[in-house]
Amino acid sequence: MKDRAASIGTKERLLRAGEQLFRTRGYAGASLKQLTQAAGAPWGSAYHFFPDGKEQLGVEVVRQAGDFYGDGWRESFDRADGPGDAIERVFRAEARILEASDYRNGCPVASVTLDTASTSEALRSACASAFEVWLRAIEGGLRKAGASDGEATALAGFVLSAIEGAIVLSRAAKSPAPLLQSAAFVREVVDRRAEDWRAARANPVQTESSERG
Amino acid sequence: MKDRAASIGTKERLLRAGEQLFRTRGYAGASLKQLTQAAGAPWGSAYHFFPDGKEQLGVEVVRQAGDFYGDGWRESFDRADGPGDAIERVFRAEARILEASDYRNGCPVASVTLDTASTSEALRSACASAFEVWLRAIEGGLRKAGASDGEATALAGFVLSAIEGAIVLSRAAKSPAPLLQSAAFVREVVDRRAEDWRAARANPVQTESSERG
DNA sequence: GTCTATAATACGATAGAC
DNA sequence: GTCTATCGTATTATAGAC
Repeated sequence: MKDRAASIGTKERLLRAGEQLFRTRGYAGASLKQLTQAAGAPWGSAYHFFPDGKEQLGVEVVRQAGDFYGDGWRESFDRADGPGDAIERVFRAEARILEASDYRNGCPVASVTLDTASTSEALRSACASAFEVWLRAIEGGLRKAGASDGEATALAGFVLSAIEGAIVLSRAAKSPAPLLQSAAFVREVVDRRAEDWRAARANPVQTESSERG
Repeated sequence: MKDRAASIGTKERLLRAGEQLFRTRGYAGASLKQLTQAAGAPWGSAYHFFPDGKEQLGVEVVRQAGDFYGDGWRESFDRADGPGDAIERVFRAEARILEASDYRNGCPVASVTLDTASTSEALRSACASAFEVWLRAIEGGLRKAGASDGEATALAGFVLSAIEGAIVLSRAAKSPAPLLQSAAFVREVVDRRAEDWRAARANPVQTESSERG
């Protein structure tokens, strides 16, 4: 992971504070005043760096979060021992993040989606793009493990859905259980297929060998 | 399903309008003014029926949604042809709800969770209870199909996580794909176990027969 | 007991001082 | 070019008319 805590410019601090506040209070529940205060920035700097106001800041926060956590997914696939392990590691990392923050730090993109998807096309579109970045990162990891394009796309949607929902349940319950429960079943699905992919690679002719019987 | 559209008292209309607005705009993004207008109720009635204000209304909206959709889960298990079918039907029903509302009507409990879990213990607790109602409904359906208590609990957490996350992704993408993709994989996991449960019932001695090999 | 009018405050956005 | 002071509006909440 890149060093995100480096002391950099005011705009970057505003974006970081925005991500943090959107995670904990949602987009609508986070005010620009809280945001500038959290960033240690004067009130006017919000409109200096984001002339179009809160919506523009939200769009950039979501885009940055998309890029950053997309890198996280890719790194997990690079480092892990197979796709099932890579995915389980992300679930477990998220469980640690939640526990360490007393279940405050959820997913900023999910929060912005639920608050704004029906009221701001710019923000909904930004959230869709951020999710797309993550989906493609997961897809890429699955394809490298041998998944076909279509299978990788569908599995990626399932994996991301499971972790996003588990984060919501874990936050409500203040417990890592939903994340850990989901991780096990998701891993089961992925590992099962990864085995089939290996078998198909070893036996390229017998394409039906992966059917359950 | 109970008839939810019956023309009843003002309090019930306020609760319904609250559920609808929380689904589309989140808790923080929905104002009491919008809410009373949507309910066709005068401004003062909000504080007449909910003296403690928006938070109290939110708690009651979440509790009612928990009860109502909990019944929905139970009915799906009662009517469907096995637990996998019951669960897939709920995913598909949710996909239809989203499409019919142009992807506005998400889950009110998830929305309230992400906006308030870190700022209002009363609302976080209400959301946790609503999710618990749904989890126990799913658990009950799975146990009736033969799942052990522990297995039913873990599977229910996985199932609810998957659908909640898929709703978020579907809303952002304005596409039913995440819900339909997740439905297939969740069903695969559940059907697989349901087969084992049937086998275990037919062969009560061979408890290890359910291991994959 | 319902509803209208209003208070007090917080919000997003702007304008102008330095 | 940064930051402070302020505007107009929207919010939650209350108080008082009917």
